[in-house]
Amino acid sequence: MNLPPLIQAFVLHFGEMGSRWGINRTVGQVYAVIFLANRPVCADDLVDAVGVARSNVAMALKELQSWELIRLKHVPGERRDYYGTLDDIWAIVRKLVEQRKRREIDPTLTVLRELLMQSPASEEERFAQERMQEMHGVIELLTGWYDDIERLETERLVQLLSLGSKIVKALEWKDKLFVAKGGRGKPKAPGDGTAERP
Amino acid sequence: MNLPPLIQAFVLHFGEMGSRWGINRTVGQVYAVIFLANRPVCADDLVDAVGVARSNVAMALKELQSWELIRLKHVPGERRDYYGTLDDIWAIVRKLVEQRKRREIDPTLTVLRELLMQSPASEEERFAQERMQEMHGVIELLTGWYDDIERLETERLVQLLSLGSKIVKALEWKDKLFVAKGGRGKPKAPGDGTAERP
DNA sequence: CTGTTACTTCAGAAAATTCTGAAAATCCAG
DNA sequence: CTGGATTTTCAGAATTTTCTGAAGTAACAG
Repeated sequence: MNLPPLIQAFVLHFGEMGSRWGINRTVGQVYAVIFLANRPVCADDLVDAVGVARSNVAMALKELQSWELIRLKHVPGERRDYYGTLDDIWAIVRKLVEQRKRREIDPTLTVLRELLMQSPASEEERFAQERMQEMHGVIELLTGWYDDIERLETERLVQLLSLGSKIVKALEWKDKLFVAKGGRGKPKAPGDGTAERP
Repeated sequence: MNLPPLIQAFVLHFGEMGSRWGINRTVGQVYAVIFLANRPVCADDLVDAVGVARSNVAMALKELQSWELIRLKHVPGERRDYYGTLDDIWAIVRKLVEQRKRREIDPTLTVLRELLMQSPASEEERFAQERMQEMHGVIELLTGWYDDIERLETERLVQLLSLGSKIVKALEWKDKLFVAKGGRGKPKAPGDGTAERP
């Protein structure tokens, strides 16, 4: 590995975090190098920078492309493939959330829907299904919120995030009005996951 | 493994998802069994339910306790340790988010802060530090929002989530007022991660 | 064509993680 | 104390994941 100290420290950290983030060390390090680079980066640069086999770099690049976190960027007059991250940091955040939702949440939502269709064959199963219903309810609420928010322009999104819970003031002022109009979804419908456990 | 079909399907799914969620199969399955159970569950029940070695169940329970996702629940007149999940599904969601933030984000925030203290020794490092600054900015904004929101009562939280992007209407109405008062943070300050990449 | 450069694939090696069974420690009842 | 029930620990086995080097494929310049 052959990088300036500041960059190397960041790259090593991304490598260590990789396993917690559901990617492996090489993928983490490769992404870090591309993220910090002020120009597109090719496979040879990466072999040099992270010090692993070329084939391993190829795998990491494939993985990062499957996440849509890096993009091919052709450099004029170069035969090799160069890669860069998404341009804007918010585009990166959006993509990360989108992909993790797709990989970590959507499959469970599908399974829950299937299992909630079936009829319980015992009291044990009936109770279990109730719990699944609760889980389904919160996931629907959270992903529904995400689907809604994700469409906002970045400027609006940043505005919203900056407000934090101050937004609740608005809710308090407009409480009855909003509730009367009905928000997205039916938060008080039975079995929507908002009920307390007995 | 010895469970009713509906429950077994859910438990197997949790096992498969385990690796994507950063826990292992046994931990996933053990949690699923406890989550669906109608009553506190002991180690023997789990050995029976998921069909792995007792020591493996003990490890899984320790792991789940370190996540604070399960709790010891003493059953009167029983010597063995019984476990249950947090009572309310929203408490579970909150705990999950809290723990994943702690494990997946906080360490990076610490490293970023350290590296941003240092002086870049080259143009390459200067640019890299700019990127780290962008990353630091978005993480601060997102975690700041989380710290704020996380304190809301569940009822308010559900209300907020149900509204989704309808809340932006409120922003639009009150736009200048809120901005004048100043939201949490300084979304337009330079180097806060909201700038576009050149 | 032919030789060079670059990317991809893949079988097996290496490393990391998970799992087990046995032994040790703990806890309580009598 | 003593004995049984229960939990914890841990070394090594089993499994899974990651990584490498070599071979294969593709693209292109001359």
